[in-house]
Amino acid sequence: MINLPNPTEAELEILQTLWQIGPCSVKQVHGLLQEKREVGYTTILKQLQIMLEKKLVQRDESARIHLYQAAISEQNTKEKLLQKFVINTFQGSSHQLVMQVLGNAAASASELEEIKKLISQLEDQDPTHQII
Amino acid sequence: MINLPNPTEAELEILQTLWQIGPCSVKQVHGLLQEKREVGYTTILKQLQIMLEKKLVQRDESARIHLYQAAISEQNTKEKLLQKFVINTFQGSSHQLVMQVLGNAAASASELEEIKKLISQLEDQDPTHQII
DNA sequence: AAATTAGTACGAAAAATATCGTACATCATT
DNA sequence: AATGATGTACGATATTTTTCGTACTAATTT
Repeated sequence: MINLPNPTEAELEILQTLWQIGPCSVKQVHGLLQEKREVGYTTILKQLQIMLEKKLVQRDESARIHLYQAAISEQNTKEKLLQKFVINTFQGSSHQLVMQVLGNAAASASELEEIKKLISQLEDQDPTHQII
Repeated sequence: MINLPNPTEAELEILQTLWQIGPCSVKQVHGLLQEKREVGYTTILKQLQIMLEKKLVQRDESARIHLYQAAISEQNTKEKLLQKFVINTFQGSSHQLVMQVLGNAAASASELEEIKKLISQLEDQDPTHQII
C-alpha cells in the first residue's frame, strides 16, 4: 500500500461519482457530472486517463467500452483530505474544526444526538485516550 | 462586503502568519515561514503583492518598509474554506465530517467534554433547530 | 463494403499557482 | 558623495491542473 497523491478537486469530483455508482463508463461519469456543470466529454475521459496513470482508478479494458472504478477507498481518501485540511486551515487542531462546524452550520437535533452517542462511546472505550 | 476569492494554499499559509502576529513586514513573514520550509524572500514578497491586488491583504506604505496585514477575517475565511471543503469532500454533510473527525483523529477527553458542552448549549438554545 | 456511430488516444493549449532572478530605489555609513 | 545594505517592483519561468480538439479505431447499420 504505497501512498498515492491526494486527488485534486476535479479528480475528487470524479471519484465521488465512482464511489457512488461503482464501475462505469466514461459516458456515465460524464452524464452525471454534466448535470451539475458544463463539461466536455473528452475532458472527463482525459481526467480518467490521467487518474489511471496516477493509480487513482482502475480500468477494465476487456470490453470495447472501458469501465473505470475507484482504486482508492472513499473512507481512507476522505480521511487524508481531512487531515490535510485541518493542518492547513486549523493548524492541525481538529477540535477547533469541530467547534467551528457545530457553532456555525450546525446540525439538526438528531444529528447532535448521534454525535453525543459517538462521544460517549469514545469515552467508554478509552477514558484517557490522548491521540491528539 | 464583496466576496473575495478564497485564498490558495500558499496564500492561506501567509494569512495564518498575518492573523497570528498582526501587521508586519515581508521580512517578518518570510522569517517565520522560512522556519517551516525553504522559501525565497521574493517569493513571499510577490505573493503579498498578488494578495494585495486580490485585496486579501492591506498595505501600509507610509514608511519605507511596507507593512502588510490581513484584509479578511480569520473567522470568516475559515468558515468559507470549511464550507467549500464540506461540499467538495462530504457532499455538503457537515455531520458526516464531524463523525469522521471524532471517529478517526479523535480528541482528548477534555476536548470531548468541551464539545459535549457546546452541544448542550446548542440544544438548550433551540431544541428544534434544523439548520441543516 | 461503405457510411455512420461511438469509443479511446494523444497532443496541446489555457488557466491557475508558485517561485525566483534581476533591476531599481532608498536609506545609512563612511 | 560614494558604498553597502535593505527594500520593493517587475518580468519571467516552472509547475500543476483543467480543458478540449483532432485523429484514430472498432462496431453497427445500410
